[in-house]
Amino acid sequence: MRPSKRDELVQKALKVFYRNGFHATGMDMLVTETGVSKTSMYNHFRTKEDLILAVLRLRDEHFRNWLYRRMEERADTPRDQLIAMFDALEDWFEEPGFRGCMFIKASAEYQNADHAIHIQSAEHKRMLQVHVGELARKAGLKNPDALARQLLLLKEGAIVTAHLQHTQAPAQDAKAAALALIELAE
Amino acid sequence: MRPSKRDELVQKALKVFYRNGFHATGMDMLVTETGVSKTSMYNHFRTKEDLILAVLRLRDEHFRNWLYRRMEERADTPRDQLIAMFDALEDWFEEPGFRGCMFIKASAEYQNADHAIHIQSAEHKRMLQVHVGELARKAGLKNPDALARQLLLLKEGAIVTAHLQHTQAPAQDAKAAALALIELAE
DNA sequence: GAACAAATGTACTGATCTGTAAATAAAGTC
DNA sequence: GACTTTATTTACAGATCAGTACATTTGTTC
Repeated sequence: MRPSKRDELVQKALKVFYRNGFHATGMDMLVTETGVSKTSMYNHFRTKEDLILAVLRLRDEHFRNWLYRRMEERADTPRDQLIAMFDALEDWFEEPGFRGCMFIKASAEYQNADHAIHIQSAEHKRMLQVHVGELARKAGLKNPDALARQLLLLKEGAIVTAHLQHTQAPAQDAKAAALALIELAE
Repeated sequence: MRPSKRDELVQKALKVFYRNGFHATGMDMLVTETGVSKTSMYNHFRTKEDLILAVLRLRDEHFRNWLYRRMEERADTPRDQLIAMFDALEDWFEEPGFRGCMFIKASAEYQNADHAIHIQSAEHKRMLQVHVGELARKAGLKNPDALARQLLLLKEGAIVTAHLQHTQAPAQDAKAAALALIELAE
């Protein structure tokens, strides 16, 4: 039972795709950057698309785990955890390797609504929506689902803007707006 | 004085890039889809990158003109024009060919901060920020620049989400949030 | 109608793309 | 130690990538 080789490949491929984009990253580049031979890659994944889907699955798992844990570390009540989401974003934006949201980029490169990569990216956002909506409900806020959608609009906007303008400032702009919306829903 | 050939090429290339992405669109595809010969293309533009930059310039001009006019058509006062921005977004999202923001996608494919395509995409967003900030100032709202940044976060978030989920609903979610933020700033 | 510029078709370069073939080298399992 | 699985190297196929050379056609201007 080898847990490693395949997972190791996905993990390394994630870094390269995130840094370099999907179309711009060729399988040959992955061979040199990961040290995994080409034949091994096509042994584990039938196509490049399959590899990308595996990468996105790993990214989804990592990112949601990271974000949820960070929100819980920073605040005790569901209400404050919602607000802490934007502090977590700021931490992310400050990381040297920050390059925006991998799912937004994936859906930008694979635009067809029925493309597996696009569908999987949308699924990631849907799961975030469910979690944030649940928190808003636990916090006893009015219209929890509508509020969750609004908070996530702020989140996506902040990510895109932070990436475009190379500053972490959008996190605090979004936090201020989120705080106002939450207070109105109390 | 020929206004047409070059502009016509840029206009047609815009459609293909918008629909198909940048890396995924080869010069040969542009040849067949635009009907402009390859030699003519490289007569007008030294490289593919130069063509993309021209496409983004045209897109910036078209989009800002369209948005500003739409906002003015829909509302008389600066305050209401800010809110009308989200109705205009909804009209856009409903268009059959809607595929998200071309500048977000460009910056997703050309990620380096010092890349000309990335810089030009950021410039588009900066000009929107200036215009919206000006409107907020004319409307006599508190902290007009901070408010403008927040409204634009909602706008970017709505565009990304509408593209990912294939629904125009984010426009109204963003509008409701924007209305709340504007009322708080009055 | 001559002269010049712009646009064209065709064919090509060399590099890179995704994906494969075949033969070899490790590695664990019985 | 034989057997099976897994990973490896090397080389390749066929398509497509950005960009170019060259000769031809078209259109405008004088």
